[in-house]
Amino acid sequence: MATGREIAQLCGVSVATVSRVFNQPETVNEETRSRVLRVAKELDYRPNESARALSTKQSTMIGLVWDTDHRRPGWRHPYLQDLLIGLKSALSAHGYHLLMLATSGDAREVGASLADPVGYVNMTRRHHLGGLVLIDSGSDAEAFGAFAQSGVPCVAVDVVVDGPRATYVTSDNAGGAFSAVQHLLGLGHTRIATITGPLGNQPSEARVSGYRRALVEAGHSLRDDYVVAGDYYRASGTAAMQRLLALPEPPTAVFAASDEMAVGALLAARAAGVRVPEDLALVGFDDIEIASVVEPALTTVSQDKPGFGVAAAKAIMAMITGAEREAPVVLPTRLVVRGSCGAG
Amino acid sequence: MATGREIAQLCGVSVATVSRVFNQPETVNEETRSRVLRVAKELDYRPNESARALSTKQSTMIGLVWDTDHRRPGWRHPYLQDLLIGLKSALSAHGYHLLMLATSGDAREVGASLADPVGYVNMTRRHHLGGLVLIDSGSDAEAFGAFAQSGVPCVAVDVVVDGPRATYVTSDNAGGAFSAVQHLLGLGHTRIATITGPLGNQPSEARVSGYRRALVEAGHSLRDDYVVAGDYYRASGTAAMQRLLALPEPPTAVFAASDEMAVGALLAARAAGVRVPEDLALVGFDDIEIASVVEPALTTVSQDKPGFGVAAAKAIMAMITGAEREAPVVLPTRLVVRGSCGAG
DNA sequence: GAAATCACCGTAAGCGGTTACATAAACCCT
DNA sequence: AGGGTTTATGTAACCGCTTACGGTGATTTC
Repeated sequence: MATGREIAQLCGVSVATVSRVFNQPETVNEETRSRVLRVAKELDYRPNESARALSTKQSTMIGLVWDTDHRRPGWRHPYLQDLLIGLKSALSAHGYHLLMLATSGDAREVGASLADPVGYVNMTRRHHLGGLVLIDSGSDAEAFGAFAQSGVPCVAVDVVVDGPRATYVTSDNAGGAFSAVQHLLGLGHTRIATITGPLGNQPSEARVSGYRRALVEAGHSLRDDYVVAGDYYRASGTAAMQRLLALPEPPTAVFAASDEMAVGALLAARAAGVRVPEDLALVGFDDIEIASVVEPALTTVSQDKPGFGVAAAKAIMAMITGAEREAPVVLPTRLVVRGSCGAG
Repeated sequence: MATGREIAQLCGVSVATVSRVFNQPETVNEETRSRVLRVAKELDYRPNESARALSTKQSTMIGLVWDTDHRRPGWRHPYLQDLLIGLKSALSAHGYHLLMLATSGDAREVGASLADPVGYVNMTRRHHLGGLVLIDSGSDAEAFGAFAQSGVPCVAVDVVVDGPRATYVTSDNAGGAFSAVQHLLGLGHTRIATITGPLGNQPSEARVSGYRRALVEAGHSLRDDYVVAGDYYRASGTAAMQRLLALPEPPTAVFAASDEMAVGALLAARAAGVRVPEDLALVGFDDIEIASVVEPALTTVSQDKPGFGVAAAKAIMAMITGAEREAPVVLPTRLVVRGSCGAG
């Protein structure tokens, strides 16, 4: 790899001039500039990122905080790949890379985990990262608060955080849930239950409120026994469905706050001899891959998954280039009607 | 963030000594060492990674080459998350991070894509990366050859590469296919077809050869019309299945070289009124999530997906610490019997 | 026509570490 | 006792780039 010094020598200029050619082109004479550029191209010059980061205290990397602790029950992310695709491509457009932070193992570093955001924040400074993207699979969102308070720019995906340089991106959860339930109402259902995400989690609560609003607006009363809590993961959907089926007056339709839980519910129904959609209409949330391969295919509220990544990247970039406080981003959802609700 | 200089001043030593405490502890006096360590701890000292990388020409990062070009038909990876989980945790154990390389957008960089490995190799040097991990969704593996030749340590997942400091990790594809077909034979099938992965791709060919060996060893003849090529993705499975069903003497069992294609085949069979497993036994390969939620659940050859990541990490680390040429890693597979083969 | 302005570029001081080399003190030996 | 080791530390160069500052002509200004 050619260095700036070599270019300088070949061009008969100083390294400062070479640097200026790339960073403040307007301050260098047209002719010498093109000369430097030509030589740089010939030598296939690439500025050394470590040196540049050291000097400017800014790298072209964004950190990704993704906890893969196997001990947590729900450590898998339902749509990580789509998220990464969006994130990566949007960051690429700005010349930024995504650094998946190691969570431990470095003898010099305190074990970094979500429970210990300090470790991540340290890494952010050590590597001069531009900011952090926080993704969570739904279980312990509250840990993100510490990140948001640390002062490093960060944006959380599907988790509400607040801090000096922090925002989040989320779907229109209430609206999505509303449309799902409204659709069920439109099919004539009146006994509609919901399997919620983890309580206390903002997006999860929003989905519940969307569910409630749809029922209320349609003039139905709310039944406590029709709201059973899950944790977004499949097993909880199965358990919840079993409880609902055991009710004296079981629902004829269920809105599950995640596709995983919807699949779990589907399994429970099948095991109980309840046919979907004939005996039970089912709607999920997320529109992940399995939603379309399951039988019957899931009607679901589709989230713009790559859009999360794109929006997160935009927000981070905005914060890097100055903006103090970015407004949260709310992405629209879209109801995808398939077989499980009986309208397909 | 405290710097080495600050520690040095507080301890009344030189920065060199501080550095030595962390890099060659045995060369510094027991007493001053502990003094430095104590102060470092108090100040929560973390060596600046950019400076360290600049000076040592080595960072603690490994690059990930993952092409997300949407224009390619099969740009999604079937089990990216599991791969990343294994990769990340194994790298973490060595204190390394995973850098997802941007593929374009940097004005200073030629657009880096799989077609242009030079861009990635440049980034490797610019960032002083320890090496590259190449993952591919199966479509254009041959592009990886250029990486392997570049001299930077790299390990490919499920793609055979060869080069001075390159290896790969793959499953026992032939063995896995063999066991799948053998299982089908054991169930009494004699007309067994296969839907292959992309031809020319080594793992794909290995699966075909495993299929062949099982038939031959059982004394069956090989029929060309029972081997139809796919590309690992669902649509190709559907198309292939349709061709098989249109045969004058359709197979009674099919071994698909990927779960995605198996699902595609399942859909085609269902659409044609062919019942699985009653009329047609089906076995897949991979054991991805959808394999277990599809109806009937797929019998499949399970790959150790996080194991790929772990093995890749190990290989890279070995190459970084000297080893010239690492031997390829072949991971065992395991037949998971579920409903689609009729034995469940 | 001298002073002020401007465009352009070099000098040099960082950025925060690592490490070859030099130095000094303590230790060993005959 | 004096030369040769060892041990422990400091000095300073270096990694490659950025940038504040200053200097040099050329150009403008009154």
